Amino acid sequence: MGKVRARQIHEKEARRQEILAAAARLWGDQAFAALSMAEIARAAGLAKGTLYLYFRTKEELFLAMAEGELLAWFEELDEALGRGRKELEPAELAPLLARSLAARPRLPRLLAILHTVLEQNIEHLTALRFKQFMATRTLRTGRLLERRLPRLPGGAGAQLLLQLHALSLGFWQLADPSPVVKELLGAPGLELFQVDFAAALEATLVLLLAGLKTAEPVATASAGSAG
Amino acid sequence: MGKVRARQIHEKEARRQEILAAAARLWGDQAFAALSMAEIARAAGLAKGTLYLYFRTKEELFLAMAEGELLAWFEELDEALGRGRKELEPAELAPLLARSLAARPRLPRLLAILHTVLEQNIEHLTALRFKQFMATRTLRTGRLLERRLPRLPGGAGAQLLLQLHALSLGFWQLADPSPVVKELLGAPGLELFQVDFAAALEATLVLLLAGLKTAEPVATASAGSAG
Amino acid sequence: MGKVRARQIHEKEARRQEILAAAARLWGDQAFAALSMAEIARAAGLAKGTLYLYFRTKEELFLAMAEGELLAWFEELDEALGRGRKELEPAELAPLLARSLAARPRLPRLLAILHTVLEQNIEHLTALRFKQFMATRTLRTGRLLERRLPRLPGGAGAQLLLQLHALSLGFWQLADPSPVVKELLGAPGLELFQVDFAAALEATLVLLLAGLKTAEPVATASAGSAG
Amino acid sequence: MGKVRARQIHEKEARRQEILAAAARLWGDQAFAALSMAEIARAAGLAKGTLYLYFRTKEELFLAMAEGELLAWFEELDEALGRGRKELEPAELAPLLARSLAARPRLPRLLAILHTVLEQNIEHLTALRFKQFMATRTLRTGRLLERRLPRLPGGAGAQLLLQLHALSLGFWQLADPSPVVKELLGAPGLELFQVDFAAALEATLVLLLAGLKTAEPVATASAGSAG
DNA sequence: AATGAATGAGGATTCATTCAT
DNA sequence: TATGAATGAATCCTCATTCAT
Repeated sequence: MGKVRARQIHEKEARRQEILAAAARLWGDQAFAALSMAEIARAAGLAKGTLYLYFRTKEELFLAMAEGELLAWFEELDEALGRGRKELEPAELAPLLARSLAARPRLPRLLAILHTVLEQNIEHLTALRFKQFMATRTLRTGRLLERRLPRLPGGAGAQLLLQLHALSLGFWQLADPSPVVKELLGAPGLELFQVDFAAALEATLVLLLAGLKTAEPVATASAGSAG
Repeated sequence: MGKVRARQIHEKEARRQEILAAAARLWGDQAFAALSMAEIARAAGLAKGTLYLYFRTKEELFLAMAEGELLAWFEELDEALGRGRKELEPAELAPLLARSLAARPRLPRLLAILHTVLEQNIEHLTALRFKQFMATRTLRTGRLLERRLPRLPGGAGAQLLLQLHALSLGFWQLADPSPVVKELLGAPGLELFQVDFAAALEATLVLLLAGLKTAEPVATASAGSAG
Repeated sequence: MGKVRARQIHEKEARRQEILAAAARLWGDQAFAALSMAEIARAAGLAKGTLYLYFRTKEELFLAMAEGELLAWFEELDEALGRGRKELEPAELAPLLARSLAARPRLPRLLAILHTVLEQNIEHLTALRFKQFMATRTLRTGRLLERRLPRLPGGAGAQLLLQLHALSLGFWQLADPSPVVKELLGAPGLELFQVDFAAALEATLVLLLAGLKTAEPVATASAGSAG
Repeated sequence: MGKVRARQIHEKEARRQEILAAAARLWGDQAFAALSMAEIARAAGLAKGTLYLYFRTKEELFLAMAEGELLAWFEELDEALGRGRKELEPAELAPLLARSLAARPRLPRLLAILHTVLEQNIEHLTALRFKQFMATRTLRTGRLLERRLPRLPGGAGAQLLLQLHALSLGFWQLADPSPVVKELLGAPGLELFQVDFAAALEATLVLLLAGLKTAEPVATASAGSAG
């Protein structure tokens, strides 16, 4: 009974991924608090205790999931940004960003609990590594953005990504309401809250990017120092 | 021992407000999950059971708190917007909005858990009323915005408020990290995450509003249908 | 379902005693670690959570049990010591002490885990109160002992009680072995370990008291400073 | 990685001793329950599973440790007792016994959990062997005691050792309180509980031995049958 | 209306022990 | 013999909510 033992380092990494995959499957339907470690273990075909060989706490497990999703997203984005050299118009870049996030519905949900929940019950070192990962990738992808948006001052690319981060978790909350609220949205007067994540994000990004194009150096600098 | 009975309807409303005030005081320091009904009752000088005479669940209590904060914010904003008639420049409106939110730190925190937590364990009717309140005020304040931003097409004012909603909860999470993370932020390479809420929000709004000014009717329309 | 609510202060005290009684019944058969709070709750006819209204932790519950047993023992002993005025001979006092303890088998077992377990997971204040209770009663009964053992120097009565404490928990361990060992005791060569608690304690006390009678003031003083 | 295999029988015995030594080192600071097999394995530079090649359970491991400590103590004592032939006075023997135990702080702590914990989760045969070891050595050292205390009737030497056993574990509990209690001991009224192990044990032994000297043959006999 | 005792579901985590390699 | 991944039992405690008074 039970899985075969993961002895090699790559077997262990594979098992870790199995656990994350099982958790990700369940995370589709249930909230963080509603999802128990027991359930994840069952879904992964492992014993409860085994999960704790791979993740120190429930929070670290989900933080790892967030890191995985973010990594995939950054890679996809980097690849897309690196594919060309000519300047990107707002109408080109906005859908690229919006759709890349909309295609990963787990990501905005994870981002939404990132600061409230995930960065709570974790080791100092785990937090540090995660943040460093975030900073590194944000800065890297930010530079790629600056290359494709030539009028952007230095650092504005990373700032734009932070803005995207804020917008995406905000819009996700609007676009993915709780079941009680979902029922309500048909009611007259509440059409306002029928938000389509990708469309709303894209529209806002178009404006933001348009605003960036018009921005005076000074205004832009203040954006950089601010966000 | 125990408070005097609230018999008149306005006495009951006053008691309700006392409870909300006590909860608001505590909400300053503690997370939703960490704040227990017992603690709120103690702070209000009431028994635990009494809270349930005024709020059906913990979530409804906090939803009412959110409604109160939102109401105050809307009123303040409406008042500010109604005070003049001439067109507002991005550099005028952005700080107005950002500072009005920054001055109410409880609000972004409540918004951050609005969809994840508060709209969870509540009655259908309670949800409906809250959403209608939100819709009404958002549309009303949206119209005021449109009056001061004449180039805005119909409906774009409310959309702008939704964007503001998304940005504010997103930036709040960035600006108010968990204690573990707060310690880390001094580490080299992590300066990126030292976010000042008001400044970041303002800078982003400036861009957004600048973008709105340049926006083609078509782009604006898509924003409307989207967000 | 469930017991009637204990509203009056004496009802609450009664319920507290019911819980302690239920725990004491189970404590007869099982070790501290083997005895779960759930089991005690069941035996008391209460919900698990209710136990925590009366005792902050499992350890505090058992500490309260120890205090109860000690109190009863001290009272009985004080009463017996106060009954007469003439000097007590070792052959009189030793059986009095030994039998009063042997009649309360729960007490030596509780003493045996007192320092190892019970004084572990408890509040500072709880610990302080318990220790003060112990000190007060030990000193008081010690003085009663000194009155009936006139040659005892001041303070030697309390010291004698500490020695009794040490002996009683030590002999109980010998006299009440684990099931595995109990089976063994019939084996040839192990008769040494068939210890009768009361008899062993009594015999040792006889010697101790006899020794006290012969003791030089100096030796006695050193006993006082020592124990 | 991992130690070289212990193939020879004396290599195996050496490894067993290494494990016990590692455990003993840790046992200095931590309670039985707080000390995990994983930690012992780490301290011994072995894998967790390897421990189970040498000891069937955690309890057996500690029982073996107890046996080792006891053996060393018996040997030391036997040597000391065998060094002379003249009668030992209480004032000579008491410090000898008290200091020999005080010099081995691990021993009283092990004795304190011997019956409660160690003789619990072990094989019948293991228990039998341990008890036989204890009986043999107790009787042997008992006879040596009788030789140096000529008035002692037959068997009274072993009884004295049992009394010493009881006293030493009892006083150890008093002298080595839990951290919570340790802080308290400075409080006024609690000086009574500031017990010095060696001094308290010695003082009590002096009395006991003095008592033995005065004891009538009859009283002594009852002590023998009793303890 | 107010109380607060009672409820009991609910879940993360630890760790001795096993066993396939 | 040595390993260490896997197991899974085992339990304390919290807290929103109810309800008898």
